[in-house]
Amino acid sequence: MNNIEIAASFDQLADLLEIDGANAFRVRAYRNAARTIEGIAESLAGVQIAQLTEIPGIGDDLAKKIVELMTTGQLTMLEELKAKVPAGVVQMLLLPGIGPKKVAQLHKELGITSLAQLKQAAELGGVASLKGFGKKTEQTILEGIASLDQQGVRFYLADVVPLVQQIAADLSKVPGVSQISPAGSVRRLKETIGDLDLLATSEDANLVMDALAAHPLVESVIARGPTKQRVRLKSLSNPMTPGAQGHKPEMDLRVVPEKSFGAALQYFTGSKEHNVVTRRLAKEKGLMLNEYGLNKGEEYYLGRTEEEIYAELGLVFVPPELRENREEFGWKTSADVPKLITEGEILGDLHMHTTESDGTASLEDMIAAARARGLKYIAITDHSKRVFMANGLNEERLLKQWEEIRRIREKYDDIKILCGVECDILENATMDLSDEVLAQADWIIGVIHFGLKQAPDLITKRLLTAIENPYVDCIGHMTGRLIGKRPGAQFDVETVFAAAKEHGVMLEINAHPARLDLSDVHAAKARAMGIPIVINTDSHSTYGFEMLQWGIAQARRAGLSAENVANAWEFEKFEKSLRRNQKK
DNA sequence: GCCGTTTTCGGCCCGACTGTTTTCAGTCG
Repeated sequence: MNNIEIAASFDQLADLLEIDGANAFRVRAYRNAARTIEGIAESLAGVQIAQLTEIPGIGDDLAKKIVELMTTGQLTMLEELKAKVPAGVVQMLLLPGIGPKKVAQLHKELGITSLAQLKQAAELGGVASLKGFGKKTEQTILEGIASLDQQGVRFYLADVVPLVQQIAADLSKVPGVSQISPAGSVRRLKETIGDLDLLATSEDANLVMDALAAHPLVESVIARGPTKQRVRLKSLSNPMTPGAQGHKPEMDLRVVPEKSFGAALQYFTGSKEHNVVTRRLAKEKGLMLNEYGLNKGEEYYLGRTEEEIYAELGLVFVPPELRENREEFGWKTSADVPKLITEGEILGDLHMHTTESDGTASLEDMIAAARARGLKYIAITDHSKRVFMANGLNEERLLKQWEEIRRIREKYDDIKILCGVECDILENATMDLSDEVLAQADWIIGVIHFGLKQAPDLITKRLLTAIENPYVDCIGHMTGRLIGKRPGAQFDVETVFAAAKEHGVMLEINAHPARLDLSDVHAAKARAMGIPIVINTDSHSTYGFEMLQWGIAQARRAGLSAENVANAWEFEKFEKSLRRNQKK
């Protein structure tokens, strides 16, 4: 059982306990532990109880439960609760506006054990008669069930950022609006986004809310109070997020007075886990932090900017991307804060395709686009032969392509062009191209496209084969975490990363929004181990370089700075750092 | 269930909005 599965078990346990009426803080302990375990890159398999309790939020009890899960693959307490609370009851938690208390009530008083039964009861009007329920709640339930297949969509960051930016730009022109900013997970640059947050300061909240309600991207208003409005946007016209076609993102707009902008921005940016700590720290200092400011007693004290709040709490300013209650509260001075990589620092792109395999632009066009983008070096990395559907190159075609690259690159003195290949690591743990050919390249990315479902020890073995091959410079497509139920290959991260470190092999963050291959947690681990990362666009067209921003977002969330990112280095330094050149 | 230069017990972040209510519980973020 891996860490993600442990976290899922604890989340499941928390759901069940909640419906069972357990102490809310006990439930929170399980949820906190789940978040913590998710964020740990090292496998907890085989870790002793004494070490587990060193993890914040894990005490004796949870440590024992982790060991039980690791050794037996299940948890007695979880099985007992599952027997007590039917799965259909837990599903009711997915209904908006229906929480554990109401679910428990429906289960106990009406004996409902499935969504189907609930639908039937609501249609017959049996739900409205319960105490605390009414006609409106019944309607909410029916609407919730009707749209349940629309629930749970998390959009790629790349799908929603343009929407938020457009709406923010338009609302900034509304009279009385002085400041406006995206908040929430969009501002933290999370790879997937549940719903959107927008914060504004204005003399007249009603004007801003009216403008949002009338915005062309907005379909309907879900709720509206004096300071807060929730709207449903129109569905995305052409989403990259799989399964998002027809789904409608929701957006919260919050309007606060100007003196509260920093406090509100801090609060609505989150994460929730980060905020719980900032509020606790405020309390320890005899202050109270809410979205209106840092208060002394009942009195507003400050809150115009985030900076003054962090300073007053005795904290260094934490970049939004790193507000996850991981390490940020341990930073003492600004020197402890990673100087996060920016798009402008990227000098090279080491993964792109041409019409020779499945790209849509020629070699010359890709070079022109890279130069226009200001890149100082690039690698042409078409597919190897095994990827036949992408017209992958065999040895003969590849050598011919490199010959052409060597001829063409003489023309340019403002950009270095490397002869590369995205070489598949086959199911039988051999490379798709012969060593003789690989030896002639300037840059090789080893990737797995086939047999992703092999057992973890086999995937590990394949990755090690590539890492131990003297000509492979980088491993790409590594810990793919595609949205939905399509996990990437499973392998022993500890072993593979250690081997990459030992052999001087780099790891790739693929900037394509649909396959941010190195998760932020794993990229952070690579950083801690001193393994260089490259952030590549995997461009298949001359427009592909625009995707770099999403790779940068991922890298920032992993706390990477230019020194961790090999393609942010000057070409000479980058070239010298390749292990194929270190031996010379 | 976790945690401790206030503590091994008694805390655990805080507020908006809704619907069902006559003062608030539940849900959500």
